[in-house]
Amino acid sequence: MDQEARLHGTTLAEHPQALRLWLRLLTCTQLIETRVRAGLREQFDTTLPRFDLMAQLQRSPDGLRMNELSRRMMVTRGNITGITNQLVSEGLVARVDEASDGRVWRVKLTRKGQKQFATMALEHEDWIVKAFGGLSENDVATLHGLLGQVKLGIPA
Amino acid sequence: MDQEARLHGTTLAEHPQALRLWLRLLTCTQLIETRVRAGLREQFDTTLPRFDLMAQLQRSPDGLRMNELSRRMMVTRGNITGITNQLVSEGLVARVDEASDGRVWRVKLTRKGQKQFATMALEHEDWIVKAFGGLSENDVATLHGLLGQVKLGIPA
DNA sequence: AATAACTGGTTCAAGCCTAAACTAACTGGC
DNA sequence: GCCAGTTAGTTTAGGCTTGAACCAGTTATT
Repeated sequence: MDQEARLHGTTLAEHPQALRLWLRLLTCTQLIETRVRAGLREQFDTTLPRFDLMAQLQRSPDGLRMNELSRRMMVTRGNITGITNQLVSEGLVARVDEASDGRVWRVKLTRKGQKQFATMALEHEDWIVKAFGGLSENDVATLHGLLGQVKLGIPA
Repeated sequence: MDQEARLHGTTLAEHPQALRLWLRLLTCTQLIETRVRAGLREQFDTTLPRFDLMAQLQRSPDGLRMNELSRRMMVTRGNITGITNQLVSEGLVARVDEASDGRVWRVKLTRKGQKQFATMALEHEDWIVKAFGGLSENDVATLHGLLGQVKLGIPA
């Protein structure tokens, strides 16, 4: 390890650079996330996970099964159960059972949920656009590309 | 708003691009974070917040006050109280009281904490370096710079 | 058809995190 | 000295998140 570092020359110095990058990535994400959470709470009295779940459903008018929501939102199935229960009790989503498979629910936005989400989505987009306001169109594209590479490099 | 979009021509199309960037930023962060959490749990039976708190202390051998930890970790003071309590009960950090101000604690790594952190830090660095393994040294620098701009653009 | 292996969803205990209310200690103006 | 305002830290209630254990349907094997 130490030997390899010496052999390659740059490897030794490169590592702290990766750590710094990670720290900064985390900071940016947290800054934006904090903003969005505050906006959702103050303006719509809701939370980020609830908004995210509704956002997924909005893109899938036929609804999604719990499992698929779990995969897309990158959280556990148990977590999806909890968030869905909240949204159901608020009348924003509904569980419809799937005829073809007795285990499966299909979760859909209610009409009320659709309306509420539409309003929130406008504000949300505004917050995000502002968050990246310091970047040129070109920067945004570059950043998007580089993060794409990061994503590919994490597999499995 | 709509008017401005039409005037600038590109503004309208630019917004979804910002949303996509945000989604990808979030995905990358979550992927890496999930990895790190799993490693910390499986190999050291600890959690990310505890590791982060210890990391802060390791860089400040004289210790830090709760308030300062809260600021640096970007979480609430109440949260720091909880994590610190955990680490104290495990004997990894200690609360030392500050003579100059009766309200203030100075939180320090114990010797046991220092030893344990040193071991974990090595592994941790390895996970992070691997996470960015798909990027050239140049890419890392570019990404670091762009995220720096993002960070500056979020102020207040 | 019987059974084993798998899959979708829920439940549970533990820990993280927040905002808000609170206590205790310091500071400054009078 | 006294009192108002501030600051450090804790507490509390509520919600998020996880991993693991669990139950109930489905699928595959024999």
